[in-house]
Amino acid sequence: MTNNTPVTLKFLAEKLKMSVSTVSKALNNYPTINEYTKKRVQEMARDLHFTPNKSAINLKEKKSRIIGIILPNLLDHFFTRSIYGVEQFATQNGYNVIISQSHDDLEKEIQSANMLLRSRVDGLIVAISKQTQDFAHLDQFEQMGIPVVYYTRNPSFNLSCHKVLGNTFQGCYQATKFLIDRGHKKIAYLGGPKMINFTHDRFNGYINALKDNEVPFSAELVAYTDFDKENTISAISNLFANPENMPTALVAFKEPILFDAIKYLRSINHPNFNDIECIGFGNTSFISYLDSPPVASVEENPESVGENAIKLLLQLINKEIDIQNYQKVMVDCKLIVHK
Amino acid sequence: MTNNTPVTLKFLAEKLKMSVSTVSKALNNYPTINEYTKKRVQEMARDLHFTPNKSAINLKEKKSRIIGIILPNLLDHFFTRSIYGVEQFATQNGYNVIISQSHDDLEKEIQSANMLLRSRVDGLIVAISKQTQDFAHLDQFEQMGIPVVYYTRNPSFNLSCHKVLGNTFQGCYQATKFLIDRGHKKIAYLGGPKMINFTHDRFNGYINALKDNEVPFSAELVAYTDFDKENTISAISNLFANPENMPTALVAFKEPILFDAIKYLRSINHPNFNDIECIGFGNTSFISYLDSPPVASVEENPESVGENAIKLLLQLINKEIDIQNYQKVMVDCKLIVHK
DNA sequence: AACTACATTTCAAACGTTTGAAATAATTGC
DNA sequence: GCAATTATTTCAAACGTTTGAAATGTAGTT
Repeated sequence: MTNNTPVTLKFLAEKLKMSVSTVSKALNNYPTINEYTKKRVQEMARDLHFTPNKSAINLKEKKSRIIGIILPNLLDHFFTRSIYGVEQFATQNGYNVIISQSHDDLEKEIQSANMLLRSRVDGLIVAISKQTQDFAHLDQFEQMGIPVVYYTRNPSFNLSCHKVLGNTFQGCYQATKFLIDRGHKKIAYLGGPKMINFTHDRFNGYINALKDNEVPFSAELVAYTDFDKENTISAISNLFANPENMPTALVAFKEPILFDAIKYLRSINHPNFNDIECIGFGNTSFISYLDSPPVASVEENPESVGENAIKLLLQLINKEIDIQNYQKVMVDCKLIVHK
Repeated sequence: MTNNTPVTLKFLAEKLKMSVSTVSKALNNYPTINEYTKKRVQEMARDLHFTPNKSAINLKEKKSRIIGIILPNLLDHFFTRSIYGVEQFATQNGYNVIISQSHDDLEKEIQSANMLLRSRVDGLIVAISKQTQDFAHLDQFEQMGIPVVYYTRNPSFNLSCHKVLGNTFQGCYQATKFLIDRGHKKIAYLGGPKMINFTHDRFNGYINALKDNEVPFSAELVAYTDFDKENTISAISNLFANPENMPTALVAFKEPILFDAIKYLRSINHPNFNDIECIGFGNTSFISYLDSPPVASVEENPESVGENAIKLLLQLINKEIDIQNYQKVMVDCKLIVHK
């Protein structure tokens, strides 16, 4: 029972023996249209399953009511959870969302950007790929008057863009403070790749918490990893190498590397293993299945990051904020204590 | 430096003092257009950052080159991995993908469907929500000649639709056979919600493996859970209640419930705990962090499921397969042995 | 009967693109 | 030098919608 003549306004108009404009206005509930006419049109539209053609509307209205999102991937729960926040608020405001993954590949990111540009999205939310150094493909949007909000991963050096970020300094400060309050004096810090802009902020949070609480800092207790498992293991074994300066606690950049670290310490039967208390960024649901779970997690509130990004973007789209008046929004982290 | 006159074909035509059609044809590399003219047009288009308006093209061409995907959520790695398969093959063939989450809510699923219909997607891939009983919102697509492929979650009773499914029977058969080959005689089966159409297939895989290998079946060794943690615990404690009929192995419907089961058995210090070998569907990356990991996982190959879905959909779109000639594609699972 | 006032409907252009047909320009053959 | 051919460009309609302006219809007033 496939229908071949598409049900358009024109088609409805012919059926009802009235003009296309009357049909259009009736469906859009114009006050100048007679109530009885409206009823007839709306019934016919319903019965014939009239579905307005979004392309035609976009063309006419010069807007798409679509928000584009570009992010590295959908396997990281941070991103999928952030999408939830975006979607929620976007649909409430009559916008739809197109998600595009860059897979941390610049070429793919450029393709995604061009696709979204051709689709004339009304705004863009983007977490850049690890490779992104040049921003021409993203700058195009602002040049066409389409606002862009960078979230989480952003061009840190560039002040001339809108940003929504997790307050990773505050998160790391809080985590460190928590461990200090539990009596730890030797708190190790396992950082992420130095290229990622968060790495410094988190380290500063750590340092500042130590300082504010008069816990001496030791460079020996700081190491970095690039997320690679072997790299993590060598970093962690350095941290726990000196018996004179043995950490009793650990703050890690992200939970997966923390899990690698815990696993390693356990595998070598580290003598102090059972006394070490750990915290990582993430708050993965799998924590409940671990036998030696972290003592707490820094919850980055991805939904809230997403929500703040879309809220800012909608304000920019609606010109409640000038597109050149660059905003920076920080979303606080929350410490989740597991035991 | 925001540009206010949009760069359209008309704008380029005026700049170049030629007609809109020449510009259009030059950009689309028509053979009737003079080479030098093409060069001039293409250069101008590049310099002025001309970006064709997809809405206008869609309207003219009566197709969008967009594939819609509706799925329950993006937090389940099965779905995000399947998207990867879809996206990969779709972009290779010049299609873009719009993803929409139903959050297992019928109302949201209907909204998503209508949105995608208005966007005139060229095809739809859908994993239905748990609530979906009525399919009017999805049947609309076929009525408009837009092909729909159901994947994974599908209307099991309905033969008149295209389906791509994991071969869950084969997966469960293989898992059970593996345990039998390792010498187990008492293999428990922890099934998922009975409403989900896979539940039966998996159970049949289990039963048939037992039968084919002459291992006696015992109804006491079968229990079901609806994914709820308490429900899982009560199921698992039933399975491991009778000392006369104590399982030495367990096949579970999905890894999260398997993890709940393992955790419970460990927490009660079950005497046989260290001898129990388990297998679940999923192959989560977190397995490597567990202290008592499953002996193997049934990998459902989500990427391949996604790839098969998009391949079928493109064949339907290109009318290589008649839309009424309903297809059913099964994707085999693969047993991943962990130790 | 003529005029005003209002309610309702229709006209017509526009959005940015594509494309077959028609028009024009350039080249060739004689 | 002119018709015939071929190369190149332009015309014009179409896709499905929206919307201000214009047209039409209907009642009410004098």
